[in-house]
Amino acid sequence: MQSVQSIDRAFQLLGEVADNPAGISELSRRLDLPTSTVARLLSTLEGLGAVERLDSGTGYRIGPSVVTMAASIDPTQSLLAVAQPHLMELVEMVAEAVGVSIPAGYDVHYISQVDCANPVQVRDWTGVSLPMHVVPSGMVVLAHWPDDAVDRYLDRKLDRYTARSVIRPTLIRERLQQVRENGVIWIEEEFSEGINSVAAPLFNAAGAVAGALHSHGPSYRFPDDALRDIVAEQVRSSAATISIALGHTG
Amino acid sequence: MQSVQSIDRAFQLLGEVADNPAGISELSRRLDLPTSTVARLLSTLEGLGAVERLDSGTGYRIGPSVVTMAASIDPTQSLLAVAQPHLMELVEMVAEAVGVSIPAGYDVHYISQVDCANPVQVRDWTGVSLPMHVVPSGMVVLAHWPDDAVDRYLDRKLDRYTARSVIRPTLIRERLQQVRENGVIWIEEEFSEGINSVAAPLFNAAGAVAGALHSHGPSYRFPDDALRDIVAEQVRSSAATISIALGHTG
DNA sequence: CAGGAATTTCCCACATTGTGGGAAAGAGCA
DNA sequence: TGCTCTTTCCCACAATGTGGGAAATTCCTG
Repeated sequence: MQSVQSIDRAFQLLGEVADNPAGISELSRRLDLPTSTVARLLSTLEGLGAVERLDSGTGYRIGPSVVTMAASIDPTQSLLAVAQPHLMELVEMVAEAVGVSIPAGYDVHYISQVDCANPVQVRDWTGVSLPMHVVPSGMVVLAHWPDDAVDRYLDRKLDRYTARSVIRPTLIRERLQQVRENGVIWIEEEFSEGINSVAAPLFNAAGAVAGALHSHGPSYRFPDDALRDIVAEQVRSSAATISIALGHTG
Repeated sequence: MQSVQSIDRAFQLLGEVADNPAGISELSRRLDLPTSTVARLLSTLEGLGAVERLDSGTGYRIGPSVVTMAASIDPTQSLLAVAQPHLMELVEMVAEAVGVSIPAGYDVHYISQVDCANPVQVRDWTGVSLPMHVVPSGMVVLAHWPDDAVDRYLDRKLDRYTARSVIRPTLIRERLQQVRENGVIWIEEEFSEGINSVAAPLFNAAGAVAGALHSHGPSYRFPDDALRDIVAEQVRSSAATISIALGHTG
């Protein structure tokens, strides 16, 4: 499969520039290409709006046309639509309410919930936002943020919601590491007495966290000790399926 | 300024594909290029992850690498940082609390507020989410959504918050039209008795609404009749300045 | 403010590279 | 099965992109 050299190089450039903005000669060094070639490619890309000059005058960064094209995949709009059928399926399997949330600033925002058949169940949290460190959906989002963003998050006063809330930065960091390893996290009565929940991250096509999938129920029956790992695995694998449907390839 | 033909064409293709996904021969017709050329370009772009095949097998859409590159401009992360100094400035000018919000599902989520000097003032709404149709920040976001997204929003039960809340879809649509014309909107005691507020939209580099800038105060003193239009204009122009700082060029 | 280094822009001869016509292979449909 | 539409493959040709180098510009630094 032949591929077009100039386009290949143009995207190498875009990749570099996205990583960190730089000028012609630095890029030519990084990619080991003649400066004249880099200059020509960049000027073409600039004409197309794929890169633009930094305000400081020297150096290029990713331009608006790339952002526009990326927006055609509109992740937040499609997230709900994509997830819906999987929620229905998951709620059958775990027999507790399941829902989806998205990051919004330093909170997660619950955008959808599918209830289970049981008359005793957790209220519908749709529309509510909660700090990331007290809910599993937030923790899985936080776990996939860049380090400096996590630093900023933890470098604020963290609210305690119940006696069991974990608010010590070091402890939270340890848990985030576990989340990264396990792909799912249980949180028990740390946000509200009487509620336990489990969540797994949803990834978009770019490989970033687009939100979280969770299931929660009254703590007296959820999770059933025998089913604890099974439920976690079901949530994790549903989340993975939704991620793939969102274009996630990792 | 010479520009590289193949790259030029590659981006024409990306533009078309972003607009609406299609296969080789349709794209070759749209752009009036030989199919073999289009095939070669697309296969190069596919190898780079800039486009990917639709699940249906035939046709291409924008791929993950474009989204990744676009993410390097991370609008939501930078929004707060960019807006902060302008908030400080605006709060001096209007002498009431000002804040920033971002869309989150069908709500707007307040992510920042700067208070004014006056001891009597509106509480800090940071961290709260509210339905778009009862707050001006929400209305300006809604006003710049695609039509079908607005349809979906209005095609649900819309909550009333005060006697003055507008919840009739037709009336809301009219107001949205006004927002598009004026660039700002006042909302008076429709979310909470005693609070009036005004908001203007914030646009990102892609030209999409990234959030909203608002100012709100107690209704007995805000807005001062004589200053009503001036305040609106200050909010509007601050929002425009922030948008430009975010890379908005429109 | 001059002198020097680094960076960007411009030019041009060369042949590598992309081009596009056309044919072959594959899909979809009645 | 035969027809049409789409995708893939092949190849001769030269148009197009390439990169060396030099001029122009910007950026430091003494």
